[in-house]
Amino acid sequence: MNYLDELTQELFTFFNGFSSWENSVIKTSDLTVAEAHAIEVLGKHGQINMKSLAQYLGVTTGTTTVTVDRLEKKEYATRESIKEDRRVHLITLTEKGQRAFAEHHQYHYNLTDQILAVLSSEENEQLLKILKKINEEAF
Amino acid sequence: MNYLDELTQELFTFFNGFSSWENSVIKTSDLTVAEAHAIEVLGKHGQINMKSLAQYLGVTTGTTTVTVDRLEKKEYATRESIKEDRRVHLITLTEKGQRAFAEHHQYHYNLTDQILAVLSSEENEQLLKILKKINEEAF
DNA sequence: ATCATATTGTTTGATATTCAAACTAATTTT
DNA sequence: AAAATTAGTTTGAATATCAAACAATATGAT
Repeated sequence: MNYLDELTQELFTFFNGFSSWENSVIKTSDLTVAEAHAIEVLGKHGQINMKSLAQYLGVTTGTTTVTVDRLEKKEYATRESIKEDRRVHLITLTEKGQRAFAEHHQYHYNLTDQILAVLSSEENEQLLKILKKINEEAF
Repeated sequence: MNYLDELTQELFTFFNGFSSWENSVIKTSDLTVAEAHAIEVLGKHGQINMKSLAQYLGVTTGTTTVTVDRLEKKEYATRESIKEDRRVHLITLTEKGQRAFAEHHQYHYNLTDQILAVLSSEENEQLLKILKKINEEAF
């Protein structure tokens, strides 16, 4: 097996491991995958409108309408209109939504911890540096 | 921002970048995400039965039945029964299925290339070593 | 050998996800 | 003021998914 092969395999094994870890974390909560992703975006970016939310999630606004409907019903978020432009609805996390975000974030920390635990401190630094590079330049 | 924070953020940015890259690649094909994942597993592991396929995909056998139905209809895969155990159906990629797998695999190589391009050869080696460790021990 | 148990895979009924296209209401451009 | 654009919702359709019930087959215990 050559170098490119090997790295490709490890990259996708890593990605799949991450994926199934995420899904299993979400399954322990009251949220569906779509809802959890929306909460992540809202927690990170604060109040945003439907269109931005759709763009961050990589779906259509129609899809986002449905997702936010559910989040409102479950009391994780609310729509608020603004007087500047009456077409726009800002989505805001409720108290409950913010708690869910914080909790999910804690899971992320836990996974990072788990990863750090198997690496030397030198490797930790290398990993951070490499990820920064890739995130800035490769995608 | 502390170290743990920073690494967590980079890890999830990386994961999300990977995710949306994957989805956009799949969207250019004739396949849905579920179908593409099934083809990936079948291409990697060869002939397997429904239960193994479901386990690799992390879904129930009911879900897998539907996915394989669709793959058969689109002529990417076939079910074959074996005489040793008449309950078991082995799923096999057709010629067309193998071509789809090879094509998808090529995309993976391309992404790896893209990632390698922004790293020094020293960093490449560090990344491979680190990913191997994480994949073996952290998940 | 026979009966109970376990296993493989399918079906069913329900909910969730997603999109494209049509639509409404509001804003901006001409 | 009319036309064009924009934000968001609704609708109709296909896909995804699960849990539970089910059918067919295989295995184990007595």
